[in-house]
Amino acid sequence: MAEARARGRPRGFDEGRALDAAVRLFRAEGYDGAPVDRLCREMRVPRATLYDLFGGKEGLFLAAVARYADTRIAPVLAALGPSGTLRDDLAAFYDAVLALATADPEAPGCLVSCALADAAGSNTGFRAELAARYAAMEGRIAARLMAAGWDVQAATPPQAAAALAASIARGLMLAARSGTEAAQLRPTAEAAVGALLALHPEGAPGHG
Amino acid sequence: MAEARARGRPRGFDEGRALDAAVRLFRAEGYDGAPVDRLCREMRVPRATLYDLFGGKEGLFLAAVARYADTRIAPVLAALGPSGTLRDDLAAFYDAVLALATADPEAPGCLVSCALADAAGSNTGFRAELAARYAAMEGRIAARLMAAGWDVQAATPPQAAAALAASIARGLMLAARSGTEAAQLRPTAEAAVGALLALHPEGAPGHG
DNA sequence: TCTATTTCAGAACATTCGTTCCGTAAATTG
DNA sequence: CAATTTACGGAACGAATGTTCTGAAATAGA
Repeated sequence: MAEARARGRPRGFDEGRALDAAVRLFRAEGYDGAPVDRLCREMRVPRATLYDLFGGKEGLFLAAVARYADTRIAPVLAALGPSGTLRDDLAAFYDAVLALATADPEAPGCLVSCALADAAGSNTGFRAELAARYAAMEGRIAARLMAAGWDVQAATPPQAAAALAASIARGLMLAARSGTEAAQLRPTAEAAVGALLALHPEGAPGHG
Repeated sequence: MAEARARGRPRGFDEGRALDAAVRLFRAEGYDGAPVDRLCREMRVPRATLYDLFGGKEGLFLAAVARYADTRIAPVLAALGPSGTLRDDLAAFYDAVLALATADPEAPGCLVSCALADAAGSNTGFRAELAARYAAMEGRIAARLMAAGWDVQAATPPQAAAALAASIARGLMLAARSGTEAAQLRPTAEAAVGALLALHPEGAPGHG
């Protein structure tokens, strides 16, 4: 099943690793703060090829966001399971959030909730992308809550609880951005789990 | 007690209103996205005067953040009271958060949690500023919780609950940034109040 | 080997950026 | 009125920006 060799000159870089480098730079410097020149150098992608592949800086940024979602956010959502009790899965979720937020000590925080959120101010396309990413995360959390028997007609419906859970995750990302260590954030994450479970109509924790 | 008139030519602008314009532009476009030229024009401040007053773009940005904190964030914190039950004050607090987040429909969100958080990636001074602003808010919330009799030695100490409450506020700011209307955010804010109160060791709501 | 196709390396482009500087305008002090 | 002090308006600077272009390099098919 090996891909047939492309026709022209082969690329001297791996697209996935190149996008990883773009993610790193955009996350550290922001959209406006990351010059195309540096992006090309650290991605090891020639300018001409970059424009052929992504159309321009905006396209590259969106591609980097997609790469980030696929490789960094997806595992965080996967921690939701269901693979244990709701309490266990929520705790694992916030552990993964903290791990992601503090993964790069030089530039903590989240590409979506820092760089993309900032760039969304003036660029409507970026704002739509931000809304879509947020909606996806909230939908995934709501599904997990409903799998735990969270009644859609509860005083706090699963969608509202999911939006709250997602807001907390974003808030933690920002706290990490300010330099707060993961260890200092853990009590907040634990409080978050307890507070969310308290909204559960089934009352007692421990539901699959 | 009227101020003695200054010695030289009087300024043709009001510094407070000028900073308000800077806040507007920085919030909409971000730090890197707001050119000094446009800042001068919309602030109605000459370039030379701007550099005399603030030293440069970084100084102006920090001054804008301070102005924003004094005029926009302070009222939000003031809503915490204590002026009613803890539930009432927390509800008023999140109402004020939503009002601030959606104040400018063209560029929703928070100057601190969007522009400053993004710029904090590469600028250590900005990161320290971000940390200080966050710490101030959390301290203020923790004080309110302790005024409600929240035991420092509780399972969830007031500092952790305050950090959680602040994280939720930041998450709501980001949700607004993505274009979500205040009306759609209100259920999340209500859920936040309920979830936080559930952590209160005194158990029953309604404490002053 | 010759052609077609794709990628590469770097120069070149017009803008835009943050900052500095200079001469002029408008006020207070003596 | 002179002298001083502060603010204004705009030109000017070098550096950096996103993008485009040109020709050479490297591969596959004929």
